[in-house]
Amino acid sequence: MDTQFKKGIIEVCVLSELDKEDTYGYKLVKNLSQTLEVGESTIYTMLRRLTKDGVLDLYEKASSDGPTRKYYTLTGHGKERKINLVNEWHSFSVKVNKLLGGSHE
Amino acid sequence: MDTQFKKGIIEVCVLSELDKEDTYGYKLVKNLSQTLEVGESTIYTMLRRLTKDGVLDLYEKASSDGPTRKYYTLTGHGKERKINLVNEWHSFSVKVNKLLGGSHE
DNA sequence: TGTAACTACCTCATAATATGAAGTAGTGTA
DNA sequence: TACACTACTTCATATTATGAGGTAGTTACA
Repeated sequence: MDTQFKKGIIEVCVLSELDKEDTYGYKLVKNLSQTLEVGESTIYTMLRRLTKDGVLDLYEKASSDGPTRKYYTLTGHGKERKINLVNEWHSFSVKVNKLLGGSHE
Repeated sequence: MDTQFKKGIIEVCVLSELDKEDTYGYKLVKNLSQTLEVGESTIYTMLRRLTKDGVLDLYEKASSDGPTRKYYTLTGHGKERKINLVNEWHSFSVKVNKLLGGSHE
């Protein structure tokens, strides 16, 4: 399991969203923040980090609703990483459930 | 969802183990480190923090296999916290799976 | 014209904390 | 004596989630 995984669950979700379609930070914030209770800055910070790490690429696109948007897209490396992280998430959650399941709830 | 939750999955597992029976750090390390890939220092640090926070109590007990062991037990506050965190874990993992499920894997 | 609301992104400072490395000690065994 | 295992600790570091606050473009409306 990736060392950063426990903190990286948000990352899996971001990558998974971007695997469905290219999108921009503000929309990711809207989509993910309610479900995962993540703040704006967390998402934007992550997008910049992932771009710097070669997981994401970005391009700008004007919007009629407001300022120009920065669209993010998965690089090859990013797609690979997304697949790996999703797999890790699955096995991780199974392990945790197994551990918790043994408890007398 | 608890703010620290994403980093706190290890904590749920520790609390869950201690809910089954009082035990000591070294044994928790042995039990959890393989499954969750956590280091010694992470567990020990966490046990001290949780004790300081009133989630755990501890008592010492001599061992014939080595140095005296520090046994940890859940306080009332700890049992409450354990129940809450387990519930949060369940709803959290459901949410994540729902998000990831929409992806074309 | 002004202003409020929404869209869209950014900077900065901070608090947590997971983790590795390395150390101290007790016990058993070859 | 030397090693291996048990058991816990200290310390320094890197990562990062998050909040607060700021900049700007667009639309609606009075």
